[in-house]
Amino acid sequence: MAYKTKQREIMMEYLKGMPGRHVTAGDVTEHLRSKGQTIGQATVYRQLEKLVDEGIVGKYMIDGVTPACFEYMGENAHKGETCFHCKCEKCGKLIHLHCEELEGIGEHLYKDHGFVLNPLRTVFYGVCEECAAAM
Amino acid sequence: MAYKTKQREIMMEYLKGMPGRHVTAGDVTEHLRSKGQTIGQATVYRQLEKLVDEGIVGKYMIDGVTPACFEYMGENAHKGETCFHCKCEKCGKLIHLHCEELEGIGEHLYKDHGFVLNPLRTVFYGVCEECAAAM
DNA sequence: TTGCGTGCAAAGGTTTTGCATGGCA
DNA sequence: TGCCATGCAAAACCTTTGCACGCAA
Repeated sequence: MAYKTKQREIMMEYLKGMPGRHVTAGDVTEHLRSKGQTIGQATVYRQLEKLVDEGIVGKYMIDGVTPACFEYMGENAHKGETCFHCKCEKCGKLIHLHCEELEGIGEHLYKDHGFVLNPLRTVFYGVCEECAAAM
Repeated sequence: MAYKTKQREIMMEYLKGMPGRHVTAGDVTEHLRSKGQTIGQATVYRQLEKLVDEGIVGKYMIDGVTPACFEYMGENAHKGETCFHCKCEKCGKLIHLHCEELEGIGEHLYKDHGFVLNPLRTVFYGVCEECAAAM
């Protein structure tokens, strides 16, 4: 299956080092370059795609402008721990939420509306605390 | 407020003519061009953005490659009644929900996370009942 | 040796922006 | 008249693809 290349290992190490945090393809490249590693943007995308297919990392699409976000899932992938995202329409900040109460939404949608929620793609739009205070 | 320009009216008419269906920015441009109307792609995007902000049109992001989809949601959408939407990733069907339990989400996000939810722009992605049964 | 992985560069496509012009209020 | 909206074109941006070379198995 997947080859154990040096680039892949470094990427894994980096992603594993920040669980529960969002990383873009650009972040990966930049980080590896700062470590003195030469890596092509194409390799990052291709390797990330593989990792997503293997279920090791999650991929979040916010919109067509913001780069896609990746996150290490690893062992947590089996715990059913979902995470939701809030996107501020003012400053563009992305808020990352692990909240039990929100996790109940999926269950409610399924039981009462027969809808199987996909938290990976679902984004709450609104205004964040700072921007709301500044209005 | 928003000016009543000819381009805006034609776009509104087109969008209103296909409720419940998704349209890309390219579709709008192409349609208007086929009607003998000259319209710039930039105008389409700028006008769509305004309509989205006004809550008249919904905007759906599938991923970073597929163009964004727009859909007419009615000019009454901003009357204060909260209305949530579920978008089926399989068949593309859009489900409109008026649900008290979901309305509690906004309150929860505000109280516990300081986030002011914008229901007009928030879309739940997932799989609808029919498509889930067919899988 | 086989064939996947990598790097570089260029392409692909959507969306945004700059600037001068035109149209609504 | 004062702005906002428009058109055109170019830019910006993320992502994908082509191709030759390198490296894991």
